[in-house]
Amino acid sequence: MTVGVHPLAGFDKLLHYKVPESLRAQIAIGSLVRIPIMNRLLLGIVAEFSEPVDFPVSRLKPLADVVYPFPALPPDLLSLARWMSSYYAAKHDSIIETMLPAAVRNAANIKQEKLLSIARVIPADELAALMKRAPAQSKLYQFLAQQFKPQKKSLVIGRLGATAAVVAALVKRGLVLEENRRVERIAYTDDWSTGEVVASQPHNLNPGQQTAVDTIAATLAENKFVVTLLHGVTGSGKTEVYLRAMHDALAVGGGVIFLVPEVALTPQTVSRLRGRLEAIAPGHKCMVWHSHLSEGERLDGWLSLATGESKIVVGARSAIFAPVQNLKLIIVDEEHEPAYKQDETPRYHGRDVAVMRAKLNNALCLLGSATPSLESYSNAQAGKYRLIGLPERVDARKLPHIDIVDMRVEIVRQRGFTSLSRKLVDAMHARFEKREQTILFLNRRGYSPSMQCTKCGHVEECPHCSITMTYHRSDEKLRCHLCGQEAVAPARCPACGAPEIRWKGMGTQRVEEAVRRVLPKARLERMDTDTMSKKNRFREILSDFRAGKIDILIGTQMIAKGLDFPNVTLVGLIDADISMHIPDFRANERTFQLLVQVAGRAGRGDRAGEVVVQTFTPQAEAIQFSRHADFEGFAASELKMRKDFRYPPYRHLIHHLFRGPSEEKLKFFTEQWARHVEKELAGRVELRGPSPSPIEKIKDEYRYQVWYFTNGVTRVIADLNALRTAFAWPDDITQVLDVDPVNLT
DNA sequence: AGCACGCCGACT
DNA sequence: GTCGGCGTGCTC
Repeated sequence: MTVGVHPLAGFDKLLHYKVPESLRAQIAIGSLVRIPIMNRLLLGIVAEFSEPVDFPVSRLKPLADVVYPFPALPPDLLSLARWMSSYYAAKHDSIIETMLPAAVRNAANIKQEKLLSIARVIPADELAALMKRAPAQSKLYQFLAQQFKPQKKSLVIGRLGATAAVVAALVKRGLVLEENRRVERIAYTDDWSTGEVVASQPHNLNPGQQTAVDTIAATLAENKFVVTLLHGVTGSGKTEVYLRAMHDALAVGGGVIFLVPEVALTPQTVSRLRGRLEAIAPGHKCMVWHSHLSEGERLDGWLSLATGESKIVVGARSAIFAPVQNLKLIIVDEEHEPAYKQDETPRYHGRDVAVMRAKLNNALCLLGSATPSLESYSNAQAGKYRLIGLPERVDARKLPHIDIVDMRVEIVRQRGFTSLSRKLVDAMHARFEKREQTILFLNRRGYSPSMQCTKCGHVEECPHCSITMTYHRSDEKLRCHLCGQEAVAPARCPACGAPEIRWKGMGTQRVEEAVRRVLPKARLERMDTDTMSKKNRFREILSDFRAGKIDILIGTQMIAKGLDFPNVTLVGLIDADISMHIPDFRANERTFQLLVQVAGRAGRGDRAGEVVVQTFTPQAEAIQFSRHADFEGFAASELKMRKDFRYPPYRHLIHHLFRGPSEEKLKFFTEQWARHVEKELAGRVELRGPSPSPIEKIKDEYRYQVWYFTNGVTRVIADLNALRTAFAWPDDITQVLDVDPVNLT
């Protein structure tokens, strides 16, 4: 019998081995095995029972060992690995290494330690003779003779300055005994159970929850692959829905993976979940999985799942690779969270991998969010995912009132440029009189100066990359930071011809000045990287603000970080659309999450807060907010209506990034993607002309980026020359493409 | 990844 | 003449 094995050695090749008779009973597809490669032993995963095609069977080496008597990678994970390596263009063995926790691999490696003890007591004259002939051996022997119990070989050698040869000679003489012992480990006790004991009686479901629970139960009963997007507003009780779904899956003997963003994985969350789970599905031990576990904990958790002892795992991104058996349900909570993306190779998206793993298992993938990601929402709209809404809040809190102010109108009304709208100024006055507080939020993440027309809102974009051109004052030019395209900065708006084109992005100082003018008596404080140079300033300002010593707080991103100010009833978002013009859609997502958080907090007791959003692109803001905050007036259907999305946030970035200038990477990329591209994208790729600037001018980290956008018009942006060479594409491919990477049609 | 093989420069 | 640089290629 011969098997094909993927060595975990850093190279991507299937090697074949003979299976010794003694190991046949234990071996299966997915087994973790020890294999001889050159003159060392490495780990490998059995991929198939097969014979090599271009290698004589007679020269095959035998497998050294089977590490676990069960498959370390069950068939679904092996298929998933195959899919991931083609989808994410990563090496197969790097994927397998990601899937197998280091703890599991290490445990397999430290399997044994060698112990030394004396074999027999030798008479004094023999010892004297030995001393004369082999002093090193005699020294070692005498050392061992003094010990009460066997000593570690490594320790003995280290202590006496001996070598392995000395030990070998002694063993050969029959004076010393060498034995192997399995290294014992301390069993896994996780401290996640020590948290608070939580109410475990079943909650009463509201009608919305009940409907969701019923729908999901019915879906689970179908026993087929379905992705369901649970779109529940903040506080709508999604967790309870998850719990019922978990109960249903467990009840039929299924396994469950529950993914949460790393930050959400606190002892409180876990113990609360466990408490409820214990009540709802007694007798199931819930494993916790995240990056801060010790090796031992991880190994125990992994073993427990791999052997089928446990059926549930709660964890961060990498828990999607947990060896859960008979997987019936995968829950991805806060599916929009960027934390699901792995920022190192292999770069994968935990949510997408979850969808694929569900597909391979004919399982239900439940994506939950109050603010779904664009890609999931779009998939739901396209009918690929089922959509369940939870529109009611359990606690019936009021959503903030949101005003969107069109700054183009504002500028006309106020006869000139202004940073504060009438609406916002009035609202600030009102708060000040009531001794309530205001936060002015200036969105400057990823800020780079660009040009925007104050008449029509037009922003200059790169004709090749559809990314906002960056304004360089030094030579009065607009440049695309992706491909290097250059253009002279226009004096008039290229879209409407108006001369009122301006540099976007005003600083916090400017806003501060404006506020001082309209509210000279208010106490205000500015918080940004400039003023926060001193260490304690940050805390100082926040505590002053909380104590009511400050009326208006102006700041960037940093003020929105997990802070709760009960007396803040107004939030103003100045230049809310800055983030719309930066190329990274992740940054946009995050920004809008932040804005919604801020907005959600702007209230007091039962009174809804007020949020004023100032923008030059009101339609765009409205759609973003409708998606994120569910406020009236901008139904989700608007998203469907607008086919001509012009702004980066609507670009639905499906694919991942290739970073780094390595030629090897490019080579690999081209090889992997040649097949993929031919199959899926052939003839439907839009590439406009060769890269307009020499490749040297493009920042290294952008060189091999490949971006897929589906906003109705999708394109591949890459190192055009490389792609052209690799795929022999003609110079002027101009076609529309719609990528469906998970193949859910 | 490791590790060998191999083919060119500066030295006991 | 040898030691050693790291480019290339293989590992069943």
